[in-house]
Formats: sequence, C-alpha cells, structure tokens
Amino acid sequence: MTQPEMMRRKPRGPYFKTEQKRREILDAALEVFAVAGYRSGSLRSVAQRVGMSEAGLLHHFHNKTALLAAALERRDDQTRKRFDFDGLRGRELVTALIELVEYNASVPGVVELFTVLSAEATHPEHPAHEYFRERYSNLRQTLIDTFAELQADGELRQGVDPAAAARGVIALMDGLQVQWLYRDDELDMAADLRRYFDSLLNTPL
Amino acid sequence: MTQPEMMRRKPRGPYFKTEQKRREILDAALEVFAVAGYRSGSLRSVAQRVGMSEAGLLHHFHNKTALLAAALERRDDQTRKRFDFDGLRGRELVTALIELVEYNASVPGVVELFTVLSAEATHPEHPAHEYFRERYSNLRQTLIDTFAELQADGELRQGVDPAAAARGVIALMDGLQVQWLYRDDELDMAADLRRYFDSLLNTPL
DNA sequence: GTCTATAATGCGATAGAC
DNA sequence: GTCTATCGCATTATAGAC
Repeated sequence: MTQPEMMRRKPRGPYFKTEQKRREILDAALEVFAVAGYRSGSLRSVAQRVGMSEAGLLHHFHNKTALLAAALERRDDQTRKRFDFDGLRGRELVTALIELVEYNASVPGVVELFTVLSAEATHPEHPAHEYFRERYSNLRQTLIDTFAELQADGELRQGVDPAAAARGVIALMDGLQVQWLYRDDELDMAADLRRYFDSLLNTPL
Repeated sequence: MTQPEMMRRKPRGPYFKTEQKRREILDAALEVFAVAGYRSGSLRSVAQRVGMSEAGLLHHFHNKTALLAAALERRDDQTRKRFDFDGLRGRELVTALIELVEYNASVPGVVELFTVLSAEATHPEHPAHEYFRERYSNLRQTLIDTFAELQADGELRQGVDPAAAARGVIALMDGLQVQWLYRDDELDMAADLRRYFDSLLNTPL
C-alpha cells in the first residue's frame, strides 16, 4: 500500500479533515479568549496552540470576529448536547439549572470564558454584544415563565415576584462565578444557587 | 503685572499643579480602563483624553500597571469620601450598602470599570488580581460579621447561614451590574438588592 | 514637566507561492 | 489547505532636547 493511498480521505463526509481542523481551531480559540478575553486574545496564540500559522488559521475564519462568533456557537452546541432545557418546565428546569452549574464547576475554562467575555461585551461596540444581550434576554424570559408557572401552582413563596426572581437567579449565577474564579475559599456554586431557589420556593428542592 | 508673575505657583502646596495633572490623568485612565479593560485600554487613549503625549504621561506614572494601581486607589478614595462603612454595623451597614448601589446607578462608568476589571483580573497574572482578591475578601468578611451579629440579635431568618448570605449579597451585586450594563430592561439594582436582604431578615428594611 | 524621536515588539490582515 | 513574506498600524517604553 502506497503512502498517498493511506492518506486519502476517509469516507465520513466530503470535508472531514477540514471540519476536524476547524473544530481544533475553535477549541483553541475558546481557551485563548477565556484567559485573555476577546480583545487581548490574539490570533497568534490561537494559531500557536493549534500548531499552524496565522495565515493558515485565517483561511478557515476570515477574521477575528468571525472566529469569536464561531467559537461561541461551538460552545453552545456542546452545552446543548449535554443539557436540553427546551423540554423542561417548573421544578424540572430549576434542578436542571443547578446541574448545569454543578457541571460548570468541572470546566473552569468555560466559566472563565463567559465571565470575562460577558463583562467585556458589555460595551455596545463589542462583537459579542448582541450575542450576550440575546442570551441574557432568553434565559431571563425562560426563568420568568418558569417562576410564573410555579406561582400559578402555588409553589412560589408569598411576595416573590417572578421577574425579580429571574433577574436574581441570573445575577447570582454570574456573581458566584466571579468569586469562584478568585478561589478565595471553597465556594460551591451549585449549593449556593440551590439555597437561593429554596428561599424562593415553598417546598425545598 | 508681568505674565511670568501671574503664572507662578499658587500657595496651595509645593506640587499643586503637578498633583492636579496627576488627578486629571487618573480620571482619564479610569474612563479608558472602564470601557476597554486594562489589557486593551491604551496609554495613548489616556494621553489623548488628557491632551498630552504618551511620554508626558509616563513622566507621572512610570508604567501602565502603576497607572492602573494609582487609578484604582484614587477611585477608592473617592468612594470612601462618600461612604464610610467603618463605623457602621448591623442594619446600618446593610442600608448603607443599598445606598451605595443606588449611587452606583448614577455613575455607569464606575460600574463598568469594576465589572470589566474584576472579570479580567480573575486571571492570576493580571496586575489587579491581588487588589480584587483582597477587595472581595474584605467585603465578604465584613458581611459575614454583620450577618453573624444580626443572627445573634435574632434578626436573621431561620436557616440563613451568615457566610452563604455574604457570598450571595456580593454575587447579586456583581451579577446585577452585568445585566444592568446591558440595559435590556429597566433594572433597579438597589431595589433588587433590598429585596434580597428582606428575604434574609425577619423584619423588612 | 512636556515634547519629539525612536526603539522594539505585537497585532490583524492580505498576496501569492506551493 | 497551508505556508512565507509583508504591510500598516498600535502598543509600551526609553532617550534626550527644550
């Protein structure tokens, strides 16, 4: 068997090798943007991490913001594969959220990515600004609906406002991540989030 | 009266003019680091904002990290002038914290500064890493002491853990700032924080 | 105290060979 | 698909004139 024959494309699809390389690049980009943010994270460091030149990298993604967009998309695909919130409602969704936070504690790089990027993208000119705006808007609406449903079922404590609770849950998740990243003490994000949910519900989780 | 005589230093101190210039620079630096973070905020933009060259700027602060340190110090001085937490305890401290948050809503630049910087400085190599570590540590300890005191006075709801409550308050403050900066809806940070305190205390504020 | 000039490096991006 | 070479620009910082 000749060398060229061995190197031929495997029959997994027309662009298998390319797609694999793209995924490699995106994973490297996620790491880089996590530690340095988007603005300070360089194409050079991404290219180095994946063992290719900057020009080679830019063949796959035409510019830096396209790389960021694709990287965030990839990260979301991965999360969706692991956690499907679409079918869940009420207490099921709440417990799934706690499980997600529990999982996040095992992937500090991801936590770093979203913490750094969501703060950086606060500025309206940031290429990920709209992405995070929508992300927050969607999550908030999902939580409002969930709390409203729990309220209708009499599971919400008296005086708790669904919209305020939704803002609070998201804020708590974000804020705990920051403190957790400073690793000052042994902070259990999932446990603290559960505690907060318990303070909102009539019967504990 | 000759021109040179008019330009002479006013008798307010030996380095009045210099000190004023330094403060001008620090204020500009605070703005720049707020919108771009430390890593992406450039000396050039700070210099431009204050109408001088980069070299002129570096005469006052020997390098970029020294500028950041001095800027944060200045910002803290300003806050301490307005809010003195040292003499306060129990419910007094809690209400003062809410007032601080209320005030923050009137200075979005400051909120932006601390949100972006505290996330960016999560990385251990960041020049402001230790600053924020200590800041979080101090605030957390103050809140733990406060909640412990309230608990001893029977003002804390049953089952509330002072340490968890302290983490929660800080997380909520940080997280609300992020959502507030995205300005998706009319978010009242102080009102939401007060709500959280009410959920921790036996008698509302 | 502030400037110009300059060094030395890093950046994102493009052109074109292979 | 990946490379080398290169462009043009921004960056932090220093040296030295005024």
